Amino acid sequence: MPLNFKLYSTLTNTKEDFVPIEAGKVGLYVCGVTPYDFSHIGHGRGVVVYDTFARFLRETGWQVKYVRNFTDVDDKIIARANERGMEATALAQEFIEAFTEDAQKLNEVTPDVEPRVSTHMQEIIDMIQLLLDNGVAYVGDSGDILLDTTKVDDYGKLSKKPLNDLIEGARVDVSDDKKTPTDSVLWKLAKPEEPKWASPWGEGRPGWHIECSAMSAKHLGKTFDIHGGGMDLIFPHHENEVAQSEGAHKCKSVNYWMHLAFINFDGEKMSKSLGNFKTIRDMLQLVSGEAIRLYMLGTHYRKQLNFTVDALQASETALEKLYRTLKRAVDLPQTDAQDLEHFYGYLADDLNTPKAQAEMFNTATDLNAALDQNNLEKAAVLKAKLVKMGASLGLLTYEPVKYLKGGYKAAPEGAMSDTDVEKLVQERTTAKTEKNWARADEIRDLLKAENILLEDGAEGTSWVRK
RNA sequence: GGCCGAGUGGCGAAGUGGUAACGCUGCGGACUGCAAAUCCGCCAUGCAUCGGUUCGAAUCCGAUCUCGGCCUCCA
Repeated sequence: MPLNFKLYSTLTNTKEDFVPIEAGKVGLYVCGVTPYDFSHIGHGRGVVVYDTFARFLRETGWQVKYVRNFTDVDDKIIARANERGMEATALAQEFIEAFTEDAQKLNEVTPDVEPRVSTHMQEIIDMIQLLLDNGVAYVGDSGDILLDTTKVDDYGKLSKKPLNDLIEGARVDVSDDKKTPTDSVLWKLAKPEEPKWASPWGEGRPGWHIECSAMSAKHLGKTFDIHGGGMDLIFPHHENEVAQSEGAHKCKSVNYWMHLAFINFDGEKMSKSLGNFKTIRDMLQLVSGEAIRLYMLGTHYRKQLNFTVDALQASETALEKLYRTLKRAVDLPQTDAQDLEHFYGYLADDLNTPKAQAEMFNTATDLNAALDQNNLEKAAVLKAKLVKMGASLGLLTYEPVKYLKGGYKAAPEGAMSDTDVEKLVQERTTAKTEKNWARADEIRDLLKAENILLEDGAEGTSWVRK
């Protein structure tokens, strides 16, 4: 029996008990990136949160199908490719690969399916045809196909925006094609030099929202369990997805909508359009991927996270504490993890990762205490628990000694080599044996200036790179 | 203007009726040649403000202030 859990749904704006469509199974669709640039840490938050969610579901007995798309056919991609004088498909491919690399550095378990618009044209065209057949779409004067938002039941139900308010408050330049300002383009006829695909309405490409309706239906069915994405997608992207999917299939499309809050920077939303974004790559120059992950899971996913480098580095320090503990525990015998009810219970409450983390840190403290008391039996059990909790959150997967020596982050410019460090440590050990404290301290200070900290233990001296 | 959401110690951040988790930082002690690490202990009589409900509120209700987001491409 899988563990029951609660999820806050944007559709009802309440925390709800999750009820699967099919017993024991969860279908999860998340809106991925439009690959025209390097991904920023806001995208990273999405990677980490939904990955953690999928891990949680699997560990608690659910059979999960996790689908995350790439919108690889898009105006911004075309524009950027033109700037660079290259094919749009090549540009998209380049940034899909970059995204995948970043996601791996963040310890993501790759989603089960990563569909792309470019390989789902037939599904998209079929869906547009259905919308036309159902009278929910129309052909505009220019020949583009548009969604008729006035023909959709309850348009605005997800974002809680009454259609009339939207029409009145419309700030968009109303194109001549649109019967109503809120209507959106389903199929856009190609201009010269633009990528294009054949369709019954002429060569062109899909509009922005239809691809997710088509791809989610193909991979998860007309009605599926959970749909995720950033808060900013609620309107218009997800609202239109609902309208299209339900307009085409005549049934409820998504049971639970799980939206992620933003990362802010200097108190303001970080986004590509504002130009104030930090890429995942930038952050990986400063700290390890797991530190970024720990940082992001330290704030609940529905709360805005105001990004600061100081806080990120505090997470790296906190992670070091966990790895120091594991390093001490490295020789303990393997046992099964137990006593995880509380931990999973926290995650089952709308993915409360901060609370789950607290449990992890408390366990580390207990483990250190058990080791101090030389209670190895207790320590082994605690270690198994700690490692298991870490794995659930996508953490503590590094090799502790290597991690503490800085092996999982970018080496700073002109850093002292491991070999040179070892040499000095050797020399200091000799000095210590001779009780030459002055020389020993001198070496320690010298290494400290290189951000290397020495730790004298019963079994000799070990070192850590800060 | 409409609709979301937030304001908790030096910093980050949980907690939604029973007396403030956790992390970083700081302080004291143990340990150490001295350190570091680790452990033990301490650090918000108070949770934006003002009222109210209640035996009891950070948590519920009302008002006010401040901030962020969506309403246009955005995770």
